Amino acid sequence: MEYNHREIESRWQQRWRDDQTYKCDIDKSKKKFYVLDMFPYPSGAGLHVGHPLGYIASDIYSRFKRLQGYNVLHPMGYDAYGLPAEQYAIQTGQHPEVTTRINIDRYRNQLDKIGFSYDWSREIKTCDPEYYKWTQWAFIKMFGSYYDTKTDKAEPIEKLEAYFNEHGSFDCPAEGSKELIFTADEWKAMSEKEKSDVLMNYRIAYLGNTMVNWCPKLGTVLANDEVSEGVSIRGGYPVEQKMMYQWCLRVSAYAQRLLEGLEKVDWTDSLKETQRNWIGRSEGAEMLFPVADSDEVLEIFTTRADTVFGVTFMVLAPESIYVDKVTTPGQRKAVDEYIKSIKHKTERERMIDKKVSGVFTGAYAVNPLTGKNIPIWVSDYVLAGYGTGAIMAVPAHDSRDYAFAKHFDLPIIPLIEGADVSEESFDAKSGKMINSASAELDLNGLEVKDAIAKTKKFISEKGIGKVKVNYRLRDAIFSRQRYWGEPFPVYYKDGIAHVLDESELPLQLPEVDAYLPTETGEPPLGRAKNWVNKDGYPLELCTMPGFAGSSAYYFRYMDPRNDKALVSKEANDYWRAVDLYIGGTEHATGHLIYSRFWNKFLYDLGEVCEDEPFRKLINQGMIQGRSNFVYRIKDTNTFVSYGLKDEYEVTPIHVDVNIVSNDILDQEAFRNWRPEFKDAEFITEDGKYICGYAVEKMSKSMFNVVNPDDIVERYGADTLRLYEMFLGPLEQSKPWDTNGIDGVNRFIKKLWNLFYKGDQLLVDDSEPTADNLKSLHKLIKKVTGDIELFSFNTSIAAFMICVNELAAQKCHSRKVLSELLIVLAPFAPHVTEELWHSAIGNTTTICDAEWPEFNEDYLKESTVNYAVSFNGKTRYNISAAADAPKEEVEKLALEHEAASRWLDGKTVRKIIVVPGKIVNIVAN
RNA sequence: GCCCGGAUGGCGGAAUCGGUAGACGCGCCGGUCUCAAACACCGGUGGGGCGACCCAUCCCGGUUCGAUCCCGGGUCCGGGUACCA
Repeated sequence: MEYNHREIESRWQQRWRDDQTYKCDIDKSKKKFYVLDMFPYPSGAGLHVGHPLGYIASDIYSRFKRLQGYNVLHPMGYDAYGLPAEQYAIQTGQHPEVTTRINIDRYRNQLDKIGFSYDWSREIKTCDPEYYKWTQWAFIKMFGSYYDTKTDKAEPIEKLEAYFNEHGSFDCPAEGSKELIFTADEWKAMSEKEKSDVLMNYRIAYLGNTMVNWCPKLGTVLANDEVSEGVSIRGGYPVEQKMMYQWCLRVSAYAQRLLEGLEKVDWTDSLKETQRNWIGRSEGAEMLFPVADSDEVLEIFTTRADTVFGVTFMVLAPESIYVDKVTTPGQRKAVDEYIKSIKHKTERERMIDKKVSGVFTGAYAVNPLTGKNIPIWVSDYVLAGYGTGAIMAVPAHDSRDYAFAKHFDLPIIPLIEGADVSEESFDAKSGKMINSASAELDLNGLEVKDAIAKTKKFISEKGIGKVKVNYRLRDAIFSRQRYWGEPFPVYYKDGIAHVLDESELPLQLPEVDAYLPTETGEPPLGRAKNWVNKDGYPLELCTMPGFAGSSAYYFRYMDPRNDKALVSKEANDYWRAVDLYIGGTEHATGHLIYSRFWNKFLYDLGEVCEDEPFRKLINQGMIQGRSNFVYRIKDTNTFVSYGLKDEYEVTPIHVDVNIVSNDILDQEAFRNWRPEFKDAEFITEDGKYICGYAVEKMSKSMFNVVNPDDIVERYGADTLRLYEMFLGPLEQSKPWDTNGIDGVNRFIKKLWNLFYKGDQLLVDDSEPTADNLKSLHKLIKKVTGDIELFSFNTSIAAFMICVNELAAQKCHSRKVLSELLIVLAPFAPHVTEELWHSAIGNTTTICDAEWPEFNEDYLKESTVNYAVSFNGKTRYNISAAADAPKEEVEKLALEHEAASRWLDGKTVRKIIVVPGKIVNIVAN
């Protein structure tokens, strides 16, 4: 029998499907293990060779855990809502559901060819009503909850209403968008609409008038993590800031718990750090600066309370509500003009344009510590969304304030001993304070750290400020003015938002005649006929964002067909949290924050039993493309090989990597590739046309996309799986280079040749030799350890060594070869399954086998090698009995024929012997 | 700017605890097979030197008997993030 990957792989894939080999169910007699991939958005382009990298890794780990006796949950599904399908729908009129279904089928087809051990009976799609029912359900729960600062968890909004009835807003234990002040009597006297507005201020899912990232080109708002450098991540369109009334999720209420939760999970430090930065906790103080000759008081946030003596001006964000209140009549015109000039700039323009700009309001604030009057300015370098939208400026010790002060010629007072502020500010938080004393407070001579603490204490005692922790993390904007997303289970009655009853879910996405906004500028759902609730009240026109459906999908896999609950208590208690989660780093600040928030919310409600969703997380690296180039001689149709190109004036042209092999161009295929190259001439090196290469993003326009289907067709899924893992460390980004794939393909053939020689079966029942057992157990030990470390590339190297050794030993022992197959099965499931049956003679699948334990006894060496060094330089090797005492090893080292040459007249000072490793002789 | 990674042969990468640097694979060179080529198989392959040996893990310094690994300083590359007070 010859190794025939096509026949073997299709046969076993069919068998696994027919037998439902990988279907899993709750089995309390076994330990569970939940392995999850970040589910894909099924794009129209299909999978390229980079996509399955993480899936292969998780599949290897799942199969490994299964062989170790765990009950493994390893599901897959699709994140089916998204902008590309809708953009395509706008262009073609094709319903996004149709495109999405086609894309999903294609993905499934491609995934199936790679031989994954998914339990497809648990497949989910976020656009299925049975699925998004639970997304809508969670939204209703969030609408019905507030975040209680006393119990530090989400609580039913009714509890807050009861509190208002009793105490009004006094000492209100709820996280709110803004501080509201009312008595119990005032609360009771409020109209229904007024009460609803008050409660909206505290709900976890709330309607809020917030500054949003508005993308005019996409016609929708975007979340912070959907925007990078002022443009949308999908499409790269400009994004501007706009005030809009939108649904939001009070993620910020969970900031501290999201931060603390990171301590409990097994993620990489860099990912945790990224999340910490995104949450951006900063401890500081809120301080009050009264406005001179006015009743207004400016509230500011600072982390440098110690620098109050150096405050020489105040700055307001252009959007700050204070601007209007403090501007003097004389400055009104200048301020209005400045604000107008800022408004028509997009966020991107504001970022690119780093020129200092601002305007004086005409008003002065009183420094509460020095009593001095300081001018109040307006500038766009102060952000409205962070802190209070107003700052105290300390130009000596903040580079932004410094630039502003220099530009407008404002005073700069140094506060730290030895700080030279003539050229730049001194931003470091260290040194001894100077110029910082008043009758009541003296900071001079103190270290910055101590001065901050002393000032904080002073201002809170004096009532001119309070200690405050600020977070950079903002609430998530949850409305999208789009069609292809989950409809909100919300209707409006008398201008008040109400949620549907849970029994009315799912609220299905209606049909529309076009996927564009209406003539009046309403979102696409405005086109739907009868878009009203059962009593005829209008339903919400926005839909939910992409992250809505992906925030709790891992619960649904535990119990995917349950129509009574997101997940049954029984299923959740058994599967609990994801034990291993594999996906890309691009989700560090989006999906991985939202999921953790969503999970904690459900945990607060008692709906789920774990408060962190993902115990261990691995970020697989990106697979980049490796592009090939041909070099056309200018103004000709002649192409010159890479090594000779410098002799001509050439233009590099991307060439399809699929007609290049080992950087050698298939010249005939090139002529047929495109009409303009039909008559191409080549200047070759020894008849070969060598292409240049570069590492770039894998994309159609670079002609460097490698399709996994082509690799599977040519080499087989097992080769693809092994090669993807062999390319390098899982977490590292690396270019795809098909050049090396023959190596792992050869390995599989060598493996095959251990079992068959032509049609002859070689496997017999001979007893394994000591060498056989040593080769095998060395492998088992190495692979068992490597899999736990996700070091799959080194595992594969170990397989290659083992197979080479067993071949050299002419090992045909059934015992040895069958264990070799089990260990290899997670990596190359098809060929191992085939040999397991045809050559070893088993009738059950290899998936039911047991992972072999390695036996240290077989690995013991009778002799060990020592490297002998003189003064640290390794000179020669000796071999000694494994259990030889130190003295004997020393003696052997010194008796070696080369020893005298190295010692030559020197005297030995000491000898260091590291057992089994090295003998270092120190001499002088 | 700040935070986090990384730098090892012609290439991808190994060295998992501070102990023989370069595992494994690609490529390349040589050989076997073939009329020939491809495939396959076998052998060699960091650089220098006839050799004993010498030089090599981005650069400079330190700790150590011994450093790819630990510490200090620097260069370059990649990723994240940003007027966050």
